[in-house]
Amino acid sequence: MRYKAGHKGRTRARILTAAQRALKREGLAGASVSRIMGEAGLTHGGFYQHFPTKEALVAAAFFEGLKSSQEELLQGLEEVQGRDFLAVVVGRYLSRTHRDHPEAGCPMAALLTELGRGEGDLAEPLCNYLEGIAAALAERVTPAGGIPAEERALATVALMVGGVALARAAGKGELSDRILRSCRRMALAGLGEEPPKQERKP
Amino acid sequence: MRYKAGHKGRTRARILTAAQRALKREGLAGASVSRIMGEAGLTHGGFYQHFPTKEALVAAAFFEGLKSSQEELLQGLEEVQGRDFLAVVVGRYLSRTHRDHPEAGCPMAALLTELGRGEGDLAEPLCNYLEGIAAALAERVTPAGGIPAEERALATVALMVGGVALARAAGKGELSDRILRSCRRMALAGLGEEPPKQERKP
DNA sequence: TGTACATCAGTGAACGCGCGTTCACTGATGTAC
DNA sequence: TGTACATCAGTGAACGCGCGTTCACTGATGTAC
Repeated sequence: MRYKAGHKGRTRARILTAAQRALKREGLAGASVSRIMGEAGLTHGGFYQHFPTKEALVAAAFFEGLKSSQEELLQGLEEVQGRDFLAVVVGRYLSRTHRDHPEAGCPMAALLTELGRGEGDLAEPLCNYLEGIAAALAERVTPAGGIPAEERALATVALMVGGVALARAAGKGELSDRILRSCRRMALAGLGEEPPKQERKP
Repeated sequence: MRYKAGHKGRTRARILTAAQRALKREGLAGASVSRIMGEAGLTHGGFYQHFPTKEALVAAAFFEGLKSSQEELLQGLEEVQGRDFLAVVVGRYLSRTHRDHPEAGCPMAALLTELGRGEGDLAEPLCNYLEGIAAALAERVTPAGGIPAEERALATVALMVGGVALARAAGKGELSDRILRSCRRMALAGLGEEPPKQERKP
């Protein structure tokens, strides 16, 4: 081994980090290899020493992004359950901060409709991820409104993702704020008590 | 006037129709002027006699698509109110048919995250449209779960759009079906009675 | 410790391609006489 | 009715550009002696 151990691995990680931000900001097709490499402080030519194709980078960045977004979302909530748990999750996800910084947020909210086009093989691992997060939500939130906890969890994910994406499409004005607030309320409806007064940052 | 009256206008309409389908199928960036013109039975060169830029076509197609999607969604429901009304709307929108045919469906569900990137000036007219549809829903559905009707309507739109987009991203498998069903249930939760047993086609 | 060498992460010019857009043209049409 | 003409919707070659990808290279690094 000639270079310092881990040198190449750290460069790869730097590319992956830059890719996550660029892809969420500009879209799967919109973010070019050149620009991603530039943001990682490199030139485009070296890219192919780390990833075989752009598609491979997209897949890697997408799932790394899902994982870290979930960790951030659930951070510090290990002991919290029920309505309190959901209120914090929903408050973090459906926040102005999340809406205004797609490059730092959830890859689903940033890329949903591009994923639906089915380029790459992103559907199957996305399903695994969704099953996982739905189960995690379901076991911490009691059923309400006659809906089984699993179903409620799945619909809550759709509501959160759709809410943030719709709020972004509507700009940053008053309507956009109202979309976020309405979705927060609906996610908590049927769980008793009033919704929290303040947004929490994600 | 040399050609038959309306000839050019009808060609323009044909381009617009082809554009709506192609844009929803392949995305705002993914659908090229050449391919759209090809689907309209023309060659690419003639495009600029009908639209000044691709961006202008995108804007025109998007709003035409919003309008006709809304008409289709509400068709035949003039006399229906309350839970029955919402059950049909939600059953049409969150259906397998809609999920499996994005090119014929709602432009928001097909293009949401690309719209959020804010290319073109699509945000302001989208807001007008959203205010309109939210008001239309709100005046036909009574408040429930302690949420004002206007807020509930806005959240329901986010849930429907997010549900279809998420179901598409998840493929056409069992999970995808469950996402649609869960969102239908959540949209109707708190409105009394059981959800309808059958999907209705949009 | 000092020098010659082998390695290989990263560089940047070059490739073929499809994009949005332009423009000289063509040929079907309706009009004038 | 028949012919010559003007119009203009639509054609297709061409443009400059940025894309993903390839490849000969460079120069900083660690190793051998």
